[in-house]
Amino acid sequence: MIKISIIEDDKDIRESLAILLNGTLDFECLSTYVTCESAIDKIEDDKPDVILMDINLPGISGIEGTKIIKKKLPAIEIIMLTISDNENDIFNSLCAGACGYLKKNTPPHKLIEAIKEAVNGGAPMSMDVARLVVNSFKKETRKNDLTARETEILRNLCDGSSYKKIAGELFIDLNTVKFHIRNIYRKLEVNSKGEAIAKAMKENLT
Amino acid sequence: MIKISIIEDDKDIRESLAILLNGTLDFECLSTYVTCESAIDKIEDDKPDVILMDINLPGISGIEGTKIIKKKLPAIEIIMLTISDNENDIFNSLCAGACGYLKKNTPPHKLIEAIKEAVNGGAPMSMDVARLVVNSFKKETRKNDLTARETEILRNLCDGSSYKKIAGELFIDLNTVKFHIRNIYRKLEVNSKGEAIAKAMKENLT
DNA sequence: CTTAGAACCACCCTTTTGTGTAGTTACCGG
DNA sequence: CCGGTAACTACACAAAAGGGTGGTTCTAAG
Repeated sequence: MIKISIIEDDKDIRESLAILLNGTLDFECLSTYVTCESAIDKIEDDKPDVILMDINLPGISGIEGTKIIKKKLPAIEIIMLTISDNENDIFNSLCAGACGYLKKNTPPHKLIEAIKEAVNGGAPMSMDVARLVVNSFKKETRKNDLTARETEILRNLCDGSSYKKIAGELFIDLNTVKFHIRNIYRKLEVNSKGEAIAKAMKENLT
Repeated sequence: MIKISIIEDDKDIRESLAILLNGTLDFECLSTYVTCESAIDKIEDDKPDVILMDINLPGISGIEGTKIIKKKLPAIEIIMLTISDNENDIFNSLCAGACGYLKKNTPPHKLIEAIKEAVNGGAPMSMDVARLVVNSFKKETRKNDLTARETEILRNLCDGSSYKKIAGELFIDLNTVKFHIRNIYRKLEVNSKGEAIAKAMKENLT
């Protein structure tokens, strides 16, 4: 028996989800909440296996609510169930600790499947959400006008090494390191170590 | 009709995959290859929609092969189909440009479903792979948690700002910035801006 | 009320980094 | 053979960052 709580402000959606779950073998909807605030108060008594969470809620958002609930009860799997396909909502939800992200147009049988997946150690996502997530890993093939040596030095920089340490590790002079770093800065259009590391990390170009 | 090429060194697997695909409505296996090298030579003539790619191959690995093929033909969707559930293999595959990652124990109907998903803009992944990917976003609830102000300053540091700029933006004194940064370094157990940025980015604690 | 922690400010001094300028060596392609 | 480019070395000065020490104020918890 999989126990589920719903946090959703729209009455129609909330009630039809509850009916769907209670009408499905091995599924039980323990409770439904209109706001995160009310859910946070009661969820420790409910102890659901899974929460279906809306994002746009009155008061605390579903994303903030996810953070709070996962902090109190890390074992609960939280699946976002929302209309939003906004990239920030998706990444913020996953950062907050949600294990899945479904659009509200997910058909009932897929939703049931997704909940099963969540409790079995999966990460149910709508198709386009999964693609967004996967694409966020892709290296930018962009301005790779960095030479092999420069890339090597940039990699060391990103590990937090000082010029002196890099010089030691690559068996080159401190001045040579400075020389290469100047060229790296020019190519990345930055003028400090911090900016270079930030840019390198953001664009995955190490 | 979805056109597929297979790159897989194991003869049995390669041939049974081809039979499965050719026996499925709307699917056609265009070609099969034992190595990436041979595939790279011919794939421009094949123009498949999807490639099923093994990772452990003689010669160029499936991950390197993915990089090369995606560079030549970015429109091809590459799905890794491998025995490996090694975390590095997974992330390197996605970084290389694969849109999906399936374990070899994926049942035939799921594989067919996954290929359809790939061509329709999805990112098919085995359940545990998806969870790994999603978990990689989760913020670490680290032991030495930073105060709100410290987090704010660390975020600015990660944008590549100098102390002076941070002081200006937060309307505080340069010395105060230094004070906070010292505390950040102590908590993160680092002793330079580079290390702090690197650590902050790696553990996504901004 | 006391205490601890957060946020703030100020000096001082050293090390690291950023930048300008000025070369040498080696290899590769036209 | 020449020109371009990568890789390397060197010196000098200014700016930024790192580390030590001293303080004040405010607020929240005991």
